[in-house]
Amino acid sequence: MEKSETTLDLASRKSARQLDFTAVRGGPTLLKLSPPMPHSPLQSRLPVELQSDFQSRGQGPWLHSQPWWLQQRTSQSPVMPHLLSPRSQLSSPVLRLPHPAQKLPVKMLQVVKQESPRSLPQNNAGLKDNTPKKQKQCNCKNSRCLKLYCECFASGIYCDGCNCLNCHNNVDNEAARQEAVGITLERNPNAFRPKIASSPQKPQVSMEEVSEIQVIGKHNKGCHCKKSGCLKKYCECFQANILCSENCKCMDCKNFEGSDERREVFQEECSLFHIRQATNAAISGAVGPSSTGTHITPKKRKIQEIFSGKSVIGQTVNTAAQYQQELDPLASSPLSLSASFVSDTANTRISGSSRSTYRSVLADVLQTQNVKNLCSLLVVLSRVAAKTNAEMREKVVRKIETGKYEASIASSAQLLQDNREVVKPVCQDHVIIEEADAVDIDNRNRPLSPETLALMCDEQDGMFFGNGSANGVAIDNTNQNMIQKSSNSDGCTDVYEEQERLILTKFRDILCGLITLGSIKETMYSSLVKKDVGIKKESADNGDRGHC
DNA sequence: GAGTTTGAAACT
DNA sequence: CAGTTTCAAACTC
Repeated sequence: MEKSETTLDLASRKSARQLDFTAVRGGPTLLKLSPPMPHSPLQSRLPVELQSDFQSRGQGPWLHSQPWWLQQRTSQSPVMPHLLSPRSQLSSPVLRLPHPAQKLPVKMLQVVKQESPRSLPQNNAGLKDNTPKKQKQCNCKNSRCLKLYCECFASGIYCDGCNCLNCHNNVDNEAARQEAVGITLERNPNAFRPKIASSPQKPQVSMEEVSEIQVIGKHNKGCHCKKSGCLKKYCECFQANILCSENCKCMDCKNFEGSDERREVFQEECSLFHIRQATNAAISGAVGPSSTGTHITPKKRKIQEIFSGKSVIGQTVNTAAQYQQELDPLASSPLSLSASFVSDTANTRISGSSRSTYRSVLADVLQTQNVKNLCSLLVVLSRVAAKTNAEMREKVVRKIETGKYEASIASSAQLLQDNREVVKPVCQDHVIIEEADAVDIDNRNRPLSPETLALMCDEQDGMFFGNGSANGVAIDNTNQNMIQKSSNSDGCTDVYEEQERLILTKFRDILCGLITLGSIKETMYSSLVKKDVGIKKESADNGDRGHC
């Protein structure tokens, strides 16, 4: 029989425990772990109704900017009933809340289980704000997910979609799980409480203030690291992005204010983060979402180190914020081209435990107008393509009729080539749509591909053009006619294919150009930063302990 | 993906 | 409470 099973069996023989998640040393009123915080980063990320919950209850959040063990969760990760409501607690055969007055704030508990960095790559599909993120998935094998080894259990949530074996942290094993909770609490009443005692943080944090966030908070128990220097994620303090404190009993600690090693680690993270962001943005725009989700694995890290020159100074971004930003769908969605590349304000978002600002290397290259123009260009291009390809098709038909089919292939290629000369690159200042528009477009009654129609529908929605007729592209009833005709068309798939090929080819070319521009800028930036690093190191050696 | 290292949790 | 073992995440190859 397993040892853990023995434990549980023994426990089961005990009388029903009084489960009291609040029954810590300070007594039952310690739901408030910390003084009320007027506005925490987490709060700012909550839906409005939850933010008001924060305020109306006047309770300091016990969920702070900390790793997975802070019991954040999503709607996809069910919270254990006893954590959710006294009612369910009372229904438990084993565990009961000691006092009805200790009603837990249900909404407060229904927050996202914050992923450990390792889990983040799986979360790129997560959407911003109210859209649930994928929860951390544990890989427990021997603990049955009923011990604190298990991240899910420690977070107070059921396993959901985890890779664990013999999992008992689920509804089906509620009794066993409740017992385990009781045993765990008996051993350590604070077992399910946050490990990090947080301090009030400023609601608005500028880049200059980010480094301060890293030192806010203290590990309640402290770490006991021996070999990691507290600069790896083995260290709970480091993972929580806080400095080691007097609570820690670590050896050879390098996670303290003013530590050169620590600064280097963060500088490296800064560098990698910015480069990865830029690369992701470019790639996601060029090849679509399939290439997103690029969490830095060690191998990738090596590649990026080579690429980056390994050090970038200028802005300190705490790792939690970095990872959180990686999740940001805007940075990886191809539809977010304008938002992620163009607007500086759009790039400043509350993320993770703090705010950080990412400025794309293309920020000065691409303007909003460029993106609008690109969209217009693609629409116009589709029209041109529809026209020329229809002509091509007619020619093919004719030549087939005259037995000269083979000659038409070359002709088709030439036509295609001609099409490609029609437009200019989008990045040459503002794309001259007029030129493309000047092409005699008498093909408005020709059917368009569904993709093209979708593009034009977007235009009509005013998504890009506001009034619908900006930039010289008139959106009129003609499009409606086209849509109608298209739906009634007899399926000119070859025309569609050629249209799409043309458009996608052009789009690819444009994106390649952008990537090139970004790379150039990044290279320039890196070389500048290298110089800066040298200067900063010199000043650091002279006693300047400033952060990047 | 397998193997190793690490440190928290669990146990004695 | 200190020492040891177990465990799963972090990390390396």
